[in-house]
Amino acid sequence: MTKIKALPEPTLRRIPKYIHLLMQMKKQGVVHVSSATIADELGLDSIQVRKDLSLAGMVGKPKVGFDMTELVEGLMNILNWGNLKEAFLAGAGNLGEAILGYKKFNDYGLNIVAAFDNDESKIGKKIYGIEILPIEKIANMIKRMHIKIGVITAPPEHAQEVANLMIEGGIWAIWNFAPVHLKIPEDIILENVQLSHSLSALTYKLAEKIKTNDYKIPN
Amino acid sequence: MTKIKALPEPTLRRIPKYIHLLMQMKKQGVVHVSSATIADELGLDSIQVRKDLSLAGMVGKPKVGFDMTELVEGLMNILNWGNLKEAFLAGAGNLGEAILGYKKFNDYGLNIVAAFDNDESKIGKKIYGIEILPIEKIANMIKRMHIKIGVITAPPEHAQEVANLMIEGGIWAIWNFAPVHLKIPEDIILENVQLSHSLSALTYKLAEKIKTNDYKIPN
DNA sequence: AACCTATCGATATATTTTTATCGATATAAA
DNA sequence: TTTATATCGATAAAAATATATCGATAGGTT
Ligand SMILES: NC(=O)c1ccc[n+]([C@@H]2O[C@H](COP(=O)([O-])OP(=O)(O)OC[C@H]3O[C@@H](n4cnc5c(N)ncnc54)[C@H](O)[C@@H]3O)[C@@H](O)[C@H]2O)c1
Ligand SMILES: NC(=O)c1ccc[n+]([C@@H]2O[C@H](COP(=O)([O-])OP(=O)(O)OC[C@H]3O[C@@H](n4cnc5c(N)ncnc54)[C@H](O)[C@@H]3O)[C@@H](O)[C@H]2O)c1
Repeated sequence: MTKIKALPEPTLRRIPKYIHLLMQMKKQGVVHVSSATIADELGLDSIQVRKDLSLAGMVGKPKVGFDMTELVEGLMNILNWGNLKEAFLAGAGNLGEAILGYKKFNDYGLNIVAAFDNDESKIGKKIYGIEILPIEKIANMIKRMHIKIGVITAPPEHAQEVANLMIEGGIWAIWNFAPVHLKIPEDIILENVQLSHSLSALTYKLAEKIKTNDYKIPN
Repeated sequence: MTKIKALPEPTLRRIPKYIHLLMQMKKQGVVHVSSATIADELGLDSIQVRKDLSLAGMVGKPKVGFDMTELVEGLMNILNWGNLKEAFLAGAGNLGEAILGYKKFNDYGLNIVAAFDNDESKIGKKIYGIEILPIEKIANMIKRMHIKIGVITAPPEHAQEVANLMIEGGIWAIWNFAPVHLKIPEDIILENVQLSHSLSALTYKLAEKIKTNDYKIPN
């Protein structure tokens, strides 16, 4: 058992990429992989890959590289994949449904076992086998079932109030899709998915590109 | 017109946060705002806010702060919000539908005008008023309509092939939701949304937290 | 066995990003 | 008018991250 301290954020964000690639290569029968190969595939620098893997406690052999199985399992272990955790989702709308239907999140340890909404017409129904319950019950049920992860796909106006309920219930981590800055105690883990931010970065770069292209080819 | 060079990536990712907050404050009638207030609301450092705004070409007044209207408009301008761009989406499944139905992306400049799929049973139908066309047509139509942005919500096995079609048609930017590393020419803008990566970061931190808490309270 | 070479991993350097310091200035109060 | 102070913005320092260098070694080759 190698001791590892908290991974730097950038490294943490790259590890899933490594895992995805490695799983794919493994399926194709590859048994050893070098940092250079990984770097090449992902458009990174081999030194960086080596550093990341080393931070994650992985060791390779000169001239050979890393053992595929060891590597994949080691990395998955670090991210706690495969260690399924029950979760609740609040806001069973368009996005909520898409997430409820996406069973692959199971691979990453997320198992949504119930959804909550405040729309009478949705309550009692099931989506992909997952029951929709009234939002009022969420705090109590989190407490009773010792749920650790809450997913928020409610509208932005209600996201904070939903987060408060989750916190009241004793949630440990929130995966938030609503475009708001949630105010939560700092010991609670918060992961925001702000699609509009990603989109903004894209449109910014596109605008830059259009600008430069206009200068280059002004016809 | 202040000249601005390409923004650092971290700054670029924070600007949408500023805009969201500022729009909200503006609605409440606030006309001036200080870097300290922004920082406070978003849990950032006021120096960083000032730096970001300065990089974005915004200027404030001592003792007063920044003019709200100027600031919001200036930042939106930089991100090219409000400058609506037509886009195509490929893969009209669960996630694709959620995105097609999310009209707020219009605010950020994204206007999806057609969707493409390879599922016969979906072709010809409309989702939220947007027609679903056969994927084979996408390259040609991108060319004909001078579409600049392509959104990929197809399954991972087909994402690269869809990307290739978009590139063939002459797309400038791709917003990819499939969990694969797309190989594309480097002059094409690529923005990946890897929900599973975000989830991985969450589960990693959760695992860390559980570990330390187990040590602290071993009962 | 001696040598060659791909690859690791440790250490060093460079770059980027964040945080600190402090003088300058606009506004309000004395 | 003078003084006080909130806030900016320029510059400097520190911290985090990425990249470069290079000796060590496993395993193949002569
Ligand atoms: N759909 C997208 O593609 C998309 C993209 C980016 C961000 N988002 C964000 O994700 C969230 C969900 O988006 P959506 O498109 O699914 O919206 P939606 O309106 O389809 O769904 C929202 C759901 O939340 C429920 N809800 C409302 N108030 C609630 C409350 N207090 N407690 C529990 N449930 C409540 C509604 O009844 C509805 O079922 C929003 O915050 C949205 O801004 C969505
Ligand atoms: N649903 C989610 O919450 C979620 C979360 C994370 C990632 N994703 C990713 O987003 C993508 C879409 O997910 P989904 O849940 O909507 O899947 P889905 O199966 O519901 O939808 C995929 C759609 O793509 C279409 N398609 C298949 N091959 C195609 C091709 N060659 N060209 C065009 N269209 C094609 C299918 O007919 C289907 O309509 C996948 O890559 C998935 O891994 C989804």
